Amino acid sequence: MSDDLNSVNIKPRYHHGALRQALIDAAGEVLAERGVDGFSLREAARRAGVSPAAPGHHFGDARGLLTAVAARAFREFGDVLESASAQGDRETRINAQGIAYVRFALANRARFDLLWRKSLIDDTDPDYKEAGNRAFLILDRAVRGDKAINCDWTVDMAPSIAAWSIVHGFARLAMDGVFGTDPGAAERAAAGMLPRVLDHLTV
Amino acid sequence: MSDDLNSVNIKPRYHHGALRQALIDAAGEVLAERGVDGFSLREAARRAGVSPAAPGHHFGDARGLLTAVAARAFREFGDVLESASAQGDRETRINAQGIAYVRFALANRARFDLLWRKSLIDDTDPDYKEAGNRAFLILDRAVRGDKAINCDWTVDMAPSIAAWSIVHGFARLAMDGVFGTDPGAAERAAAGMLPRVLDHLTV
DNA sequence: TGTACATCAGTGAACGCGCGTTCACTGATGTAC
DNA sequence: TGTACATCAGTGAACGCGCGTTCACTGATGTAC
Repeated sequence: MSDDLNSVNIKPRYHHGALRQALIDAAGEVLAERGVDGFSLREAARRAGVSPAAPGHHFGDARGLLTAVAARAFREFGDVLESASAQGDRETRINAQGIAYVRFALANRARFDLLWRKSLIDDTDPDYKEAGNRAFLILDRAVRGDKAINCDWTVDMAPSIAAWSIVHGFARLAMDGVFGTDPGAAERAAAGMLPRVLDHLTV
Repeated sequence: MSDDLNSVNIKPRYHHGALRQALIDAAGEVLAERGVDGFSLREAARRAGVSPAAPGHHFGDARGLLTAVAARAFREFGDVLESASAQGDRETRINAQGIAYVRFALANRARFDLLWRKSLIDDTDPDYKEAGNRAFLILDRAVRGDKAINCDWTVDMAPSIAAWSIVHGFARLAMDGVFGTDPGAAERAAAGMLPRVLDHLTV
């Protein structure tokens, strides 16, 4: 009876309706469970309940799907950084943003990893580029205030690059199991050590 | 004639004699050319002039070979860090070591990448662990002097972790093309920006 | 010094795997008249 | 309002690929007597 209802409700339609987004979500799941190296286009299609050829219509090929996943992850990442630095004085905002940076990386390991795997994505994609630039601009603005305008990588940016490097490096080391490989070790290290580590950064 | 000489000199012997090391070298070449994601055991065997089954006798499986490659890379890395901080006062040594860290990463991208790809190697391998611990101990000693004894990840280590994070983060960002993807962009960014970035670290 | 034999270090063919992509196709949708 | 038809968004079988590993095997080495 509830079976009947369900089978009516979830009856597969030939046209999915929102397959593009469903595939991006499914790919995110696969990444979360299997890591970037374990990702497969077929598995993402399977989870979206669709044939292995279907993703091709929306993304061209596997790289296209992963690029879309990375672009979306960068947008979410930017949002997180932005709201972390919404209030407080400069130092407070920088620290809060650094902590948010590491937390996002640890809570979204595979997708965070994917952001930097340029061999797997199309890093000329406008969406991906725009989302990435925005995330860095948010970081740059927290550090340099209104001097932050675009990414021309001059020495003026040194304070921002320093802040970025230290949180990015800490995040990677934690993700990669340097502070322990048991579940939660990375999070504990971040909670216990990260604030002390950030004390050594002066921007 | 020189052909004859060569064919005598390089006549393949049934027993290679130093296949273990030859495979580690060949694997390093494959990594350098194709990146970690493009590595293949068969290709490494091909380059060592040996059948695809041969590596199994020395390393068990592909993971075993990659673990040996990583252990050796960590040893070389430790050597580089050690000799970079051989002389000068504390600040000089820390800076020199940081620069050496980034240079090694950029000059050995794929092998450096492999060091942290725990899904591809056996991170319980004693050789790998020992080489990795040694490298960090060298870094820790440059920062904390004789207080550096082992890796128990207490808050006392915060200065070393901060230094490690900032150079590791900068190296990764540069490797991953953040400062440009044209050949040499990463090296230029490191040369131009890294010293300024390290100015913002106080340990 | 010679010989028998165990052990070591390789061969190369074969297996099975899951993958990304292609292909001819079809069901559903939307639009022009 | 109804109908013809182009276009869109899927199917699912098939292809070819290179991979890591297994397998029975063999050539070379070294050791005991």
